[in-house]
Amino acid sequence: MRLTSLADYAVVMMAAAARHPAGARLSATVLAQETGVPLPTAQKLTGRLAAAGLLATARGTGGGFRLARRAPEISLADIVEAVEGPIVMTSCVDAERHECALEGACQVRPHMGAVNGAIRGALQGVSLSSLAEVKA
Amino acid sequence: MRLTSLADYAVVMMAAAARHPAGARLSATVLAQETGVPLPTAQKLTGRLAAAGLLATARGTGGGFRLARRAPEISLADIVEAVEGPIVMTSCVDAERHECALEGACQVRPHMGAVNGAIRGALQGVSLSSLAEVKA
DNA sequence: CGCTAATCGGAACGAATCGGTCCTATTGGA
DNA sequence: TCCAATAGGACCGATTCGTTCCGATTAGCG
Repeated sequence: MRLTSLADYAVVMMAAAARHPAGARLSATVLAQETGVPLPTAQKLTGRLAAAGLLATARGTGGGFRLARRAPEISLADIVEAVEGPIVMTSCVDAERHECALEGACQVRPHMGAVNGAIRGALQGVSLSSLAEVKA
Repeated sequence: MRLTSLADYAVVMMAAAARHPAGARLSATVLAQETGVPLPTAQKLTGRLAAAGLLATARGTGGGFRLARRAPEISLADIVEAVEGPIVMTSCVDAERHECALEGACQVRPHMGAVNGAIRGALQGVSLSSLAEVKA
């Protein structure tokens, strides 16, 4: 019931990126310095965020990346899912995986969908732009 | 962003216990049979749930346990916290632990308290009695 | 046109936590 | 008084997480 420190770092990095001018060229090195995240870890994170479609990357010397969408259109749920995978409380929530021994007999399972939705909704309600702004 | 299978089992077991008559004497063995949870694991869980004050236990031959509170007064958050520990999204949320390198400089941290509260609220809103009832 | 430098991308290693099993201490009943 | 059944605590293997390192790719410069 806590998110991994990788996801934590990813949120911090994305918030830092959102504070830069919209189309500016960013590098993992710069963000690592600004956020304090170890550089190799920052590189790994940029890779996952790019694979999820949250960052647009460019390779090479003048390369780097930038936010693929505007900050208000990126939610906390997007970032967490990019790093940790789908947000599911229990394994029986997503349709394809069936490894619970109880399966159909489980009385609790029907309720989990609603619980899962509530959690996910709470995370989707938080946009990156709100995280980026400095709070008093 | 998913709860451990131990917590998952605990929820299933508590729901099964809630379906029994209020003051009935229960044993880890019986609940293990009803839920399909391996017996040693069920024993481990009863221990943690009892330590958290959710179950009232009695040792000896005629021993066993029962719900310490009425089912409507036990929330999903209670069960999860009993097994997994405090519900905190990031390590910087709870006051005493300060292991984040950024600390005061972190711009994201002030927002985390609200996020954490939203998640916790979603779990507290689900009572054990609602989980116990059979859904169509 | 070739070389160098800087950056992303993927692969391998070590550490920590989780999940499961076994054993011991305690207590009510025969 | 002895026995049996149960909770409680300790140990061990396994999976995942977190970090680090190395290779692939491309723009800038001589």
